Amino acid sequence: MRTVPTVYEVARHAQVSTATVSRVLSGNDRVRPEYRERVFAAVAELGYVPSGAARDLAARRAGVLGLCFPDLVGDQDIESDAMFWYDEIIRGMERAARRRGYALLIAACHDTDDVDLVTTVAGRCDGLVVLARTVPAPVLERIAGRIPVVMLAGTRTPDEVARVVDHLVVANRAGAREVTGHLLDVHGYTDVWFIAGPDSPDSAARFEGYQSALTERGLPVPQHPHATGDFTTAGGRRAVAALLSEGHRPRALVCANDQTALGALTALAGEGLRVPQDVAVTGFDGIQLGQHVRPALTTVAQPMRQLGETAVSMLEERLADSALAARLVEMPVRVDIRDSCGCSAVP
Amino acid sequence: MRTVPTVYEVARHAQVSTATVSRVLSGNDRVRPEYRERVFAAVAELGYVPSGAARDLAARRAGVLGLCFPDLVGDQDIESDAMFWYDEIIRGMERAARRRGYALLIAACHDTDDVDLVTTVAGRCDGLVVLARTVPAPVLERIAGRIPVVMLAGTRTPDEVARVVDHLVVANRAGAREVTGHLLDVHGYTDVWFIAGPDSPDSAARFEGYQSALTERGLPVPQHPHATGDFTTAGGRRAVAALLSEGHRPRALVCANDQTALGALTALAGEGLRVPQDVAVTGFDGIQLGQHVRPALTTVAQPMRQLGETAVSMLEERLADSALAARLVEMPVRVDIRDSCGCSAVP
DNA sequence: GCGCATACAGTAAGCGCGTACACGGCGAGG
DNA sequence: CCTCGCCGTGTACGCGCTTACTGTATGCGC
Repeated sequence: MRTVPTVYEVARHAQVSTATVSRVLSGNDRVRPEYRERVFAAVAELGYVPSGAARDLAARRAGVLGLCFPDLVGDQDIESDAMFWYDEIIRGMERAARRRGYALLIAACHDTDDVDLVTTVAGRCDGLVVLARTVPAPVLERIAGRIPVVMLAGTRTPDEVARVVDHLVVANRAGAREVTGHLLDVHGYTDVWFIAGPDSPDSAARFEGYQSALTERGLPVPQHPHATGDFTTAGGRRAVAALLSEGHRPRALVCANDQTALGALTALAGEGLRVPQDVAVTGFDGIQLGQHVRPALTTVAQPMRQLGETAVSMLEERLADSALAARLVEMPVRVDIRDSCGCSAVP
Repeated sequence: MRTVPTVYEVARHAQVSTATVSRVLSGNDRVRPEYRERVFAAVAELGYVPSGAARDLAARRAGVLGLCFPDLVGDQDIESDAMFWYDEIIRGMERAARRRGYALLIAACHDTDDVDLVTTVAGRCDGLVVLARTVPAPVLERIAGRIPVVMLAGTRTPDEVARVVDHLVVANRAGAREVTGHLLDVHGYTDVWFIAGPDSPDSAARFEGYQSALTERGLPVPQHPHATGDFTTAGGRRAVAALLSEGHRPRALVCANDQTALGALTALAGEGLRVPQDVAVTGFDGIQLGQHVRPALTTVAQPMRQLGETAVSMLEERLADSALAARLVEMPVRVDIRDSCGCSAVP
């Protein structure tokens, strides 16, 4: 393979200066049309592709946005579980980024290790979105000193981080409160249990929403979730299966997320219990799959697309004004009533 | 925000040279432990995050792999369709890349425009994977002069491109042939129709596989697909609905991909036809959703994970030896028998 | 005691591009 | 006819890092 051409080759070939080449390629400058033609011809002939690295270094801008998400799957078979919540976030972000002319640099990172990867990502983009529980707080704080950072979901971060990182969350409490209220008011269930996710701010906030729904109606309020999963389908299945094997028969299950709810469906089916006739189930997130399982999952849908759009906007604003104070933005959710709560089970 | 620290600040702070800082951060060099400590301390104290751009430029290596995929959704609501085939490719690639210490730079690109975006991506990574029908051949050829390129799916490219770009495809023909054979032999259907995708090499190869299954059994072989969709659910629904409204009632539909098959299911349900009792349906790709719809979709599953792994391996090999001749690698597929072909419909 | 190999540390030269600044040519106004 | 200003072009510096090369101790064998 012959040597890769640079601006210098292009300039020589087109008999202009490198500055002119650069101007032509950046588009928006006044260059004599004749020169412009010559440059384009040289680019085509030499097969010139500008070096992103050199470009970024000189221009101090990459045209790339980063996204770190948790690797929930670990080393398991990726085909073993359904799509995750973050898959849809990735899509949403990619779209939002592309609309503004950015490419998206993505990497899954564990909270513990992978600091190199995070650095690889952070050093190469103009702004970074981090899903909750993926990057250790101190690392995040350091990165925020270099580029704008938006943290998506999860809010319980140390103060020093909260001061430099924007947060974007959804109305976890309100959503859980509303869907729980639906089960209580519309369906009249009294025995409504909560299946938590892992120890995370999101799961906790949803549990609080569930609690308030009970409180407001003067019902007994459990101080802890009735079972605990890990936000995966397998975890939800195990948690609910354990509950059932102990002989418990709640009338409805409010699950911390959709994956957990899907696992619950499996566990219930395993015990021969019908959903929603015997046990009602609700989820949280609004992943695609929830519409397609039977019974279709009643859930609290997050506005995936707007989440991506908003995250990118926040990065851009901070890019424009680095002195901006850290913000906490909460986006509304929408309760999607489908079948698993009992709504279409016509008596 | 104070000025972003560079190697120079770190070096001064740690009272060593920039070379030493660089050596410490790159890990694998002999540096007096005392100095090493001092460098780490300085990095931590200053909140140093190395510039990816400068690093790439100097090292001539980015630690980033690129992936361009088609934007099938266009400007529609992203939440309007199920997950695509390429969503799973993205996951697979991300995993494969991460395992080898690369981050993944992704961008959706139309075939026509977005050449800038493609360049943005290509200029910033060490290797590029391009899904079929996303980047114009001449552009691809040019990029291949700079970094290794693997094209995923689709094979009908001009010779000059095929000479410089590796291709990775799945056994479209064999898969379609096998699943068609299943419908013919196991179920005894004679009236098996083919619903194509858009004008693409993949759809064409699958149609050919379908044809050979018929040929081998001495059955009449249609010269053209019976209907044509566009690889989306909506397209599949329209195509099949049109067929049905004309009064056609094939016994089985072999669809060019899963999305099309899902659309077919909808169209059939709309006419009150039962799957598989009245009409059997098969797909191609093996997307997650196919397992969860009812009836579960019989399909030809692509090895998503190995596809990602193999693509990354091919890039690495070419990175190690740029003189390598262009290769065409075909990966096997697996027919996943589920319900939509009639297999679990116990009489 | 001398020469040489060894082990690190530092110096400085780029990597390929953007762009501030300098510079020259030309039309208009005085 | 001279001067001023504008427009388009080129020169050259620097972005922040890696690394080849050079320099300086130190240990070893003779």
